[in-house]
Amino acid sequence: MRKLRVPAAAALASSTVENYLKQLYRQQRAGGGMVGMGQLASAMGVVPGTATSMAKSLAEAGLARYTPRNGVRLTAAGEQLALHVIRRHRLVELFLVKVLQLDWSVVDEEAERLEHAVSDRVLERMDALLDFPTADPHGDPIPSAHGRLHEPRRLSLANCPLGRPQTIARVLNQDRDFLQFVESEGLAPGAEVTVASRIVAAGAVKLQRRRRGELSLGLAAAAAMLVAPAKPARGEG
Amino acid sequence: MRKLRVPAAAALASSTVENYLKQLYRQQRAGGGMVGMGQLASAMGVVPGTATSMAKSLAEAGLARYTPRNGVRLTAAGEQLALHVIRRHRLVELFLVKVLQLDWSVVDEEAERLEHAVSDRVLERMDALLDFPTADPHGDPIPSAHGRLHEPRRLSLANCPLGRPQTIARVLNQDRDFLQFVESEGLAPGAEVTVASRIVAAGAVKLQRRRRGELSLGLAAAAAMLVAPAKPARGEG
DNA sequence: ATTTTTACTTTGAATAGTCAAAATAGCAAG
DNA sequence: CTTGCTATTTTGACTATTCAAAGTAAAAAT
Ligand SMILES: [Mn+2]
Ligand SMILES: [Mn+2]
Ligand SMILES: [Mn+2]
Ligand SMILES: [Mn+2]
Repeated sequence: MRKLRVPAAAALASSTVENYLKQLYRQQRAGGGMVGMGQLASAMGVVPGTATSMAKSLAEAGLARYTPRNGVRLTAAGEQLALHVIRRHRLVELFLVKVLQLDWSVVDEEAERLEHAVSDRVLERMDALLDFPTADPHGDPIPSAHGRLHEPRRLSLANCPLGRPQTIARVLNQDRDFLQFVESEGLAPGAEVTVASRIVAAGAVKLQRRRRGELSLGLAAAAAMLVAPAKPARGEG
Repeated sequence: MRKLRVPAAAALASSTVENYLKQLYRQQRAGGGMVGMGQLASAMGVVPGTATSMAKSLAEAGLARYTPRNGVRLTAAGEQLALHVIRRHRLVELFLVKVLQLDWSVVDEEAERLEHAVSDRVLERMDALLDFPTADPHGDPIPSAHGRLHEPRRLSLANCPLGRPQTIARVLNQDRDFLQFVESEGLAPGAEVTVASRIVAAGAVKLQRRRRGELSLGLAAAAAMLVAPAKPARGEG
């Protein structure tokens, strides 16, 4: 019986609020600091006025700070709640892939609903059954139960050094077709590739795969594939 | 004048509506036919006025028939939807017990939320992983994917023949403490017992358990324990 | 320094679900 | 019949979430 009750504000957030928090957390990461109402609105698929009123609500609930005409930003409490939602999302995704054998291209959609329905009790069991994993099927790191998240800064296929073998570490694009393509081309997390060349003007990145030969990617796609320098296999220099 | 939406049962019902449908299905079973607003309201924990307006909504959605001052009753479509929700609920409960090792005394509560968040895709996987089970942890039968449900009429410890060995088949009371008690006393589904005697005036039922000796139950508790005649073990008459 | 553009905020309205309290219908007695 | 009692239905209100459209501030352009 865990006593890991999250901070005060963690009371009961509706799934709507949870989704906004998650989104704010992401955009805050990406765009440093304040998130504008326009960005928030289009990311959430609502009109700007809706974003404004939600920003006010979040502020009122102590989950965010809102400055009119400037933007919103999560408070520490809001950030913690966001991280818990993200933890649920990612753990559920991994569970769906590992235990229920769902395809990694569909689990994001499923997790989007389940993340609001799994209790701490259930989540703990999943965590244990999966042996306390640190990354989801897309390579996204899983926040700890205490809401701590370590995101190593990584290069992508769009900016890593040429000619040096890289291991695919994380796929940022959760689009179904994209993920299916990535998998069918042998580029899922764990795969090893080398960037042979980049023709920036043409927006093309040429890859050399382990035993599958060449493959060209557009720059946007390449940028969505984060990598880590491959550990040289024994015998190689 | 609202637009009548009646495209099969596949429409999207909110979790609120799903909960009402489930409840109506149960009460319709129990009380045969029409369900009064008072009953519905108190079962759902809302005031009667709320039940009335929900009954109207369900009727408008083609999920129920509503006669003012008389009651509601599910249509075929509403019944189908209810059975699908019940299927999700029970399959999820079994999944939580078998795969995630949760205690059977808490899964009802968990399933109450998850039943609205699991997709058909996920449900199918659970079903397969559990090898197409026909009953949940409490012995409640699981409706088929087509919405068919077979509920064998059973006797309970309150009305089965005396002195004849019975197998516990189903526990109707989902109360946490009750379930914990039942399990701790070795009366979970599958267990074998014999009703030694009943003192109706005192409301007491005396049981003889396999290798645990005697146990007395109140009549209400006994009535919540459905049984089936035990198959005589080889060697016995 | 105006004007124009863009981004944002307000206002008014809608839907789902709910409660409190007042109005009623149906039946039960007297 | 007339009064009561109980179960229901209505009405008015409130929260959460959202949109449409009108108003406004700040930034960009001229
Ligand atoms: Mn979500
Ligand atoms: Mn993911
Ligand atoms: Mn439910
Ligand atoms: Mn059950």
